[in-house]
Amino acid sequence: MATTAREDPPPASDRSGTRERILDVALDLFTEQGYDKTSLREIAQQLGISKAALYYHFAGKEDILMALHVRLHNLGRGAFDSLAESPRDPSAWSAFLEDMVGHMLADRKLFALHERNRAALEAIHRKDHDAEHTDFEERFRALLRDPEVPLDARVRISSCLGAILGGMVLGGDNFSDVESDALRRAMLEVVHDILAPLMAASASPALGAG
Amino acid sequence: MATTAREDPPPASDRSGTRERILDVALDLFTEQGYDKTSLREIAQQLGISKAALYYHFAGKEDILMALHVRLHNLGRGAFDSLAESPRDPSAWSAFLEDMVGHMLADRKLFALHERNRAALEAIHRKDHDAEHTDFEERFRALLRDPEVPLDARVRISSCLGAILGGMVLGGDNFSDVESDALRRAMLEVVHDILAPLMAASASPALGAG
DNA sequence: GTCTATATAGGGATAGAC
DNA sequence: GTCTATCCCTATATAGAC
Repeated sequence: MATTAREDPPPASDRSGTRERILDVALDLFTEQGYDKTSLREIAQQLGISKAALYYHFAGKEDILMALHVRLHNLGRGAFDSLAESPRDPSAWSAFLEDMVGHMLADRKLFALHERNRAALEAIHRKDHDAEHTDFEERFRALLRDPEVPLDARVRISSCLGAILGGMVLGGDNFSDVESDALRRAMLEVVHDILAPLMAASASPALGAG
Repeated sequence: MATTAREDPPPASDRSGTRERILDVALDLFTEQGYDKTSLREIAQQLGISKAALYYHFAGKEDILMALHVRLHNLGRGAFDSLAESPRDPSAWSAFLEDMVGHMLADRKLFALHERNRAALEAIHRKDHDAEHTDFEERFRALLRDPEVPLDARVRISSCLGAILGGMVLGGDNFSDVESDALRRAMLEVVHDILAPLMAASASPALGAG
């Protein structure tokens, strides 16, 4: 029952894995207490290292949050690339969203972090100008706001995302008692039901025709 | 195009309406910048009053957030009371959730505040022991976790809430360009589609039977 | 009901030794 | 790669005048 799947191998400057351990602790604390109410002192303390040591691994507090955000990016990147090839094809969206369900259930804590700290995450997005990262975000949001896509489709896709991201997290972990596989099946059914009208409509006319 | 519907009349100690003006400004800033990144100085400045003046109207920063949270409570109280009478009746949930759609669209900023500052809100919930307020929260969460309700129903209801609360807010206001009435219709359709299987099932067996 | 001034704490961040 | 010690700043909150 590992907390998270790892994404990039330690970047040659960190053989001891301290960087990842920092991120794991930060994920716990940021998720439980909130990003702003968690101090670097607290993170360091829980790791048994000093505050200053954190600054060797990260440029600052925001950098830690950013690194966790990148974890989420990496989870979704594969599915997103497929989606980006045909962003107006409802079945592409369906595949993407079903993928998200899987990731969400496998990495609930990481998703909960994002759900509970949107304000903080948006703040670092405003500052961050890393080309790749910004580009990814912009492209995704462009898909959600595409004026060529009819309102109904936009609402259904957004609702789907809201259901996946938010539904599980409302007021703490409401489904911590539930077996993961049963939960997955139930979620997929809901996703399917939300998108069904889109799939039906797309039999002949494209998503863009509305 | 007023920002918010008012709920309780000025409580006799505030004829000038400053308290409400403070809340309006705080709502703006908390929503845009995040609760933690907004200082009392900032709020006071924007109102043209001093920081200390805020303390006349509110016990502290958390108290301001709490007051905004109460605004949300008051919006939903009526619908919740109806729901509480028959919490296992799918059509009661349907009515409740449709009501929420209306409130959400009429008071988007207030909902966005909650969506973007969950960590901060949960923190004050842990401290607050006001009888009425705590009771309300607990009862609502009890409904969402009721073990007598089959998993499918719980997931659908949670997804519905997630769709309503989260879907509109993902990455800023994605639907700011859309006419409110068309948006309402589209949202209601989605809500209906998510809950449809529950309504069908409840024709004969109760929601509790699974 | 609003002000000025101040107390106090805690946070992020840096310097430099080991 | 990790430590100790320290700087500096901003924030909440209070005291007491008007």
